[in-house]
Order: sequence, then C-alpha cells, then structure tokens
Amino acid sequence: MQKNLVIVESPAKAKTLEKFLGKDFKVMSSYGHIRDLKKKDFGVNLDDLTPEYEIPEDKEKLVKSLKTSAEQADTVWLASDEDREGEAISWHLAQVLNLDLKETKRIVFHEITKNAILEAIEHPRTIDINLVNAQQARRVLDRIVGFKLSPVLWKKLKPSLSAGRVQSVSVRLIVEREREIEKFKAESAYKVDAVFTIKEGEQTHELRADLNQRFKTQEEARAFLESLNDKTFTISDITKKPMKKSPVPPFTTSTLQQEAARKLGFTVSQTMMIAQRLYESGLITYMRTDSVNLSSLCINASHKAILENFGERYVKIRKYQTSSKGAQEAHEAIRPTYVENHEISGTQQEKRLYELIWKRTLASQMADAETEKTVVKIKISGEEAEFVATGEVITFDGFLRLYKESFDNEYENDADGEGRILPAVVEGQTLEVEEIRATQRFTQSPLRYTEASLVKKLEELGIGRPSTYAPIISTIQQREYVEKGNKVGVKRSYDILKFSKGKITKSTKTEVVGNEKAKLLPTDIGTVVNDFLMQYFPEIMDYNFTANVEKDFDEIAEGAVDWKKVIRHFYSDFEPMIDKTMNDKTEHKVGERILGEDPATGKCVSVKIGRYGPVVQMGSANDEEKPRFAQLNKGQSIQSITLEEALALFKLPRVLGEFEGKTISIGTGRFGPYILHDGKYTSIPSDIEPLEMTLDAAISLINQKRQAEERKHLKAFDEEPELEVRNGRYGAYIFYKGSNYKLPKNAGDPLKLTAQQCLDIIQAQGDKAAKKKKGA
DNA sequence: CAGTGAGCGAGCTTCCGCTTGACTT
Repeated sequence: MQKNLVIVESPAKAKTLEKFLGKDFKVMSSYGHIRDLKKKDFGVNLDDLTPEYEIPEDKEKLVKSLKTSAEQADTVWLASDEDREGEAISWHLAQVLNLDLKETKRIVFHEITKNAILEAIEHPRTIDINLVNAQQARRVLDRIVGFKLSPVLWKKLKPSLSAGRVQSVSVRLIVEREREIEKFKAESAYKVDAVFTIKEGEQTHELRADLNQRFKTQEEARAFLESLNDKTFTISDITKKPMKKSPVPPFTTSTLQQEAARKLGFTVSQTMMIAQRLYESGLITYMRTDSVNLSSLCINASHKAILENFGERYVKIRKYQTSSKGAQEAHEAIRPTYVENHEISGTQQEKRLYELIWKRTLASQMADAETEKTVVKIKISGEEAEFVATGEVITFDGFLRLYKESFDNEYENDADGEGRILPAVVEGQTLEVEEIRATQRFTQSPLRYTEASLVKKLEELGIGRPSTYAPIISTIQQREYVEKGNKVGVKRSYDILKFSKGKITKSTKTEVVGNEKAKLLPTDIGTVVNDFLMQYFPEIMDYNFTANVEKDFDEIAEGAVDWKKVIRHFYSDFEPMIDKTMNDKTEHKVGERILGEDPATGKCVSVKIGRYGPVVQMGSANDEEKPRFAQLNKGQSIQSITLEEALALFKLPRVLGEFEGKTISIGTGRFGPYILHDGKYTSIPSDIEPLEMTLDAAISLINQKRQAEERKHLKAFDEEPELEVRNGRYGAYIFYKGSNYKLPKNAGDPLKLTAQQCLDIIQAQGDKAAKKKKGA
C-alpha cells in the first residue's frame, strides 16, 4: 500500500503525475468540485449565511473511493489548482475526507515537470482558509443572485426563466448591441483617391495615393475635382521609417476560442472539445487557462526549434504579462507539451487546432518583424489638401513567417499600405494624372457579436472564467434569450465621380451592407427580460458589478474582511429590491405593447411574452368573451410588429378544403405553421407563406411527407406491433415503445433482423422506456 | 418531441465554476 496519496483535479494530470512520482505515491483525481450547495433547496441559511453543502449524487462513488484511499495513506497531499476554486476544492476534500487542516499538506505546481513536482513536494503549505472563504463568498453570492432573481422572472414574466450575475449581463451586451445597430444611421462622405503614372524609359508605373481630406457632399467633391483641371502634382516629400511588429502572447482559453473561430471556423464549444482531446492525449497543456505564461522548459525547447528551423536571427525570448481582469493564472498558457513535435496524428480538426497552437506558441518566442514604411506626399499646386501615398515593405519577416493574428472586422485588418510597394520617385518630380476618383463611403454600423467576440468582451469585463465561456453561450441560447442566426444585408447605392483627361463622369454602383452570418441575436424574451432587469436591478446588470465584487473577494482572500459581512451587506440591499419587485402591482404585463383596436370588433390588440413565448392577444380577460391568442411568426418581434401583421395572425387556423374525404386545415403552433389532415400534422416549409397556401400545394406536401414516412419504416413485425426497424439520419436503428436503440456494429443487414434479435439488442442496452420519465 | 394559453387547484423551474464521461436519431 502506498504511503502517499496525491489528489489533483483532472484525471489526465493524475496520469502524468503518477509517472513522475514513483511507487510511493498514488495519484487520484477529484474531477473538479466534490461538493456544492444543495441542489434542490436554496442552499444558504439566510439568517446566518451558513452554506449548506452536499455531495452530488454522481460524485458519491468517487468520494467513497477517495475516502478509502485517504484512510489507507500515511500522508494526503492536496494538489488542486492554485486559484480560488482550487483552494476550495482542497478544503472540501479535507472536510469530506476528515483530514486535519493543520496536518494536511497542500501543494501546487504550475507546470508538470519532474523538477516542479519535486520542488512542490519539498515545500508544502496548509490550506489558505481566507482564499477558501473568498470562494464561499463567490459561490453564495451567485446562488443568492440567481435563486432570488429567477423566481421574480417566473412570477412577472414566464416560468423557468433564469437570471444570474454572468448570463444576464451577457444578454445585456447582445441586446444593447442590437439597439445600437437599430439606431445607427450611416453617414456618407466622399473619399478621394488618385492614380498617377510615372514614365521610366519604356515602362510606366502607377502610383496610388489618397487625399488627406474628405468631402461631406457630392457638390463639394465635384467642385474639388473641377478645380484640378489646371493643377500640377509634384512630389513634395518622401519619408522612410523603419517599423516593428511584435508577436501576440501565447494562447489562453479566450484567445484560442477567438482565433479558432476566425481561422478555422470552429464554434467555441467545438474548440474546447477538440482541445480537450488534445490535452487528454498529452499533446497540449491544460486548455482552460487565463495565463499567458510559458514554462522555462517550453521556452528553451522553442528557442531550439526556432534556431533549427529558421536560424539565430529569428529567436527572441519573451515573457508575457497577463492583461486580463481577474486572471488567476493557475495554469500555463495553452501550448504544445512538446514544442519539438510539429506534426501530430489525430483527426483533421485535431491536427488543425494543434498546428494553430504550435504556431502561436513558437511565434511568441520569435523576433519582431521589421518593415519599412514609406510615405510620399504629393502637392497640388495652389491647394492646401495633398495626396499621400503609403507603402510598407517587410524587410525582415521575423515571427510573421509563422503566424499572423486575425481580426473580426476586416477593416481593422486593413492596415494602411501594408504590403504595398511604391515605385521609385524623387522629390520635386512632377506626376501625370491617370484618374482621380471621389467615392461615396459610409460610416460602418457596429457589428453584432459572434460567439468568440462575446467571449472576448466578457473577458475584458472580467466576467466569467475560462471554464465557463462555452457554457455561457449555450445557456443564453437554451433559455431562448439569444439565438444564433444570419442577417441578410441590404443593397445600398453609392456614387463615384471620376476625373480623367480633364472630364468628370458620374457613375452609381451598389454594394450589400450588413450581411452577417452566425451572429448572436436577441430574442423577444431576451429583450423583455433584459429591460425588466435593467429597470428593477440596475446594480446587478452593471457591467462593473463583477469587477466590484471581485475587489471584495480579493479583500476576503487577504484576510482583511469577513466574508459573511460582505455578503450580508450585499443582501441587505438586495433583499428589499426583490421584495419590492415581487409585490409591485403594475397594470400591464412586463414588456406588453398595445397595438391598437381590431377594426371589426373594437377589441384591444396587444403583444407580450406569453407562457410559451411571444403572443398577440385580442380582447382582455375582463371581457365577456374569452380573449383570443396567436403566436408570433418567425421573424416577427414584439418590438416591431404592426397592427395589420398582428391581425393577419388571427386568420389562422383556416380550412383549406377536402382531401380523401377529410378536411385540410392550416394552423400555426409551437413548431411553426402546419397542415392538419386526418389527425396528422405536416410542417409547412419556411419559404411558403401559410396564408397563401393552396389546396393543391397542401396535398402535395402531405404526399411528400407520406413518402418520407415510408422510407423511414424499414421493417415491422406482426408478432411485436410496437417494434420497428427504422431508418434515420445515422442509418438504421430500432424503435421500440417510444425509444430508440442503436444497432450494434455486428448486427448485419438491418432488413434481415428478426423480432427476437431486436429484442435481444434492446435487452442488452437496457429498457429505456422505464428510465425515460426522469430524463430530458 | 407536439401543435398549448386568462387564471379555485399540484409541483416544478433557477445560479456559477471546477471536472469528465454517458448519451447520441
């Protein structure tokens, strides 16, 4: 039996650690937290703020085995991460495993190398209870905010909604960005650029230059072009300046998510899943980190790799400092475990993500790129405005040889003159004009958030942690506050005035603006919830709320203040606001909008968030007749729907006609518009307007659906009417009593399966019909 | 998946952050 038990958070880390430590050490993993506030109850005693912890059901087995191992070991080493959550994990372990706080050895390491580990073992400390208390304060605050705020939403808006310190502010960012875009009015100005020609013997070269002035109106631009007729253009100044560019720091979770989105098109959660696999295969360091730090081991290996591949001149050892708010730096930056491995084996996606990490890591240890920027000024005789041509050539590529960061906004990336080489010119030289154009340009509206740019913003605000960026994005979508979608751009025309050979010609061109793909868009529910929270709980919604409470947590961690006092102070302000909002009786429902009267009946027509989402309502509950309801169509919103559009929604359901002796009617429900015939539903595709649906079109849709159904049913069995072999997206599967069962790989031809064989397969996978009630 | 909803009524929902599997129609 081992003398020593070491407990870490991650099983992959445990595996590598065991190799270094030898026979006297057993290494186990806690798989993150082993205890949390009670799941069902409030979990905090609000009289004295005592947290009520429990071990989650799915952790019981693990905790039991940790306990057994701890009892058998002479010494237990708690080696969870060196941050607030890690300290708390160690403390909970000590509590649950009945370890003596004074005896138990707490160790930390920032890199997994033999030296670092042995060093850590040499210098154990005890658990830092102040840091633990900072974590308890964080945990309790989040529980109070989330579990007090959410029920207010259930009462005032709709059941099952949620609010929280992080998610609600994330939604706010998206709602406000949408409003900025709505409010945005593009302004135009005329930008002037010129093409000059330079004759050099037989050859002619072009020199392109921009005017250092813009014109507000077309008239002004035209007047300027007209004035050029008798002007001369002379090179008045040439300056050459050496410039330098430095590489960006190695990856953190947030920057990896951003670059993988921009360069590889991965979603945030895709990136994390692929990175997890690379980590588990020992190919990269831990993927949830806010640190840009590289171990000395990695820096040395990078040095060597750069030297071998590119030569001495490309090497530059750099140490990076984190600039992000609230970073806790328990891990290294995300980097290859062995920088010397350029190629790995794995899936295509794994290879691409690894390559990205490898390049970024190495580039971070490479020399600056050197460029020479040339600025040529061209004087217009008798004019104050002048043309400026800029060119930039790379004189030494440095880190750019390997890696260049991408940007969300293409305009940001368009650094002026980059890569442009200017022809040889001399001061005083006179230039011939080929053409000069004044082009109408518009100011650009703000861009909607992508998953990755939202993560970037959250990190800037110090909201959320590396382990939560991906879950935040799925939470706000699951709650239907936000949806990922495309915005179709609109065509816009712009004018160009061209001055050439003494004449001005005008042309008009069109461009598409505001086309956006896979952007985060606020829903009606998201908008209404946001406005409601902004009105009643502005402190929680403040972008600095997290940053402010983090300061309190820091003081707790330093031992300067008592954590319960901090929470008590917060709660004494927060509780009355909850009570007040709960008891506040307003005439209208939150977010309701009155559209007007129905011309036919004079009844009031309004829109609001109903129990199942946005609805339009005709009449009020006080009327003798019950009010009518209709769900909003996709693309319609509470904020923008008009009275006419709302009235049109009441035209459904309607009867279209008869088919096979049964009526066909059209309606709209939870999953959009549908055709109902003979008790069966057929969805209407989104490109067909349900109000314009004809009987023939409906019949053909019904027939299409019937054919699809037929293809789906591969085989049925007389002796087992509830058993079927079906054809699905992933091939054949078994359907039995409402549940699906995968076919084993050796099942052979699905059409030859017998009922008994199917039942055996079901038996082997366990009867899901029984379990199903609990699930989803 | 399932095509609902103005009110007597049961019981439920919900937070953030630390970790992986188990689950895939």
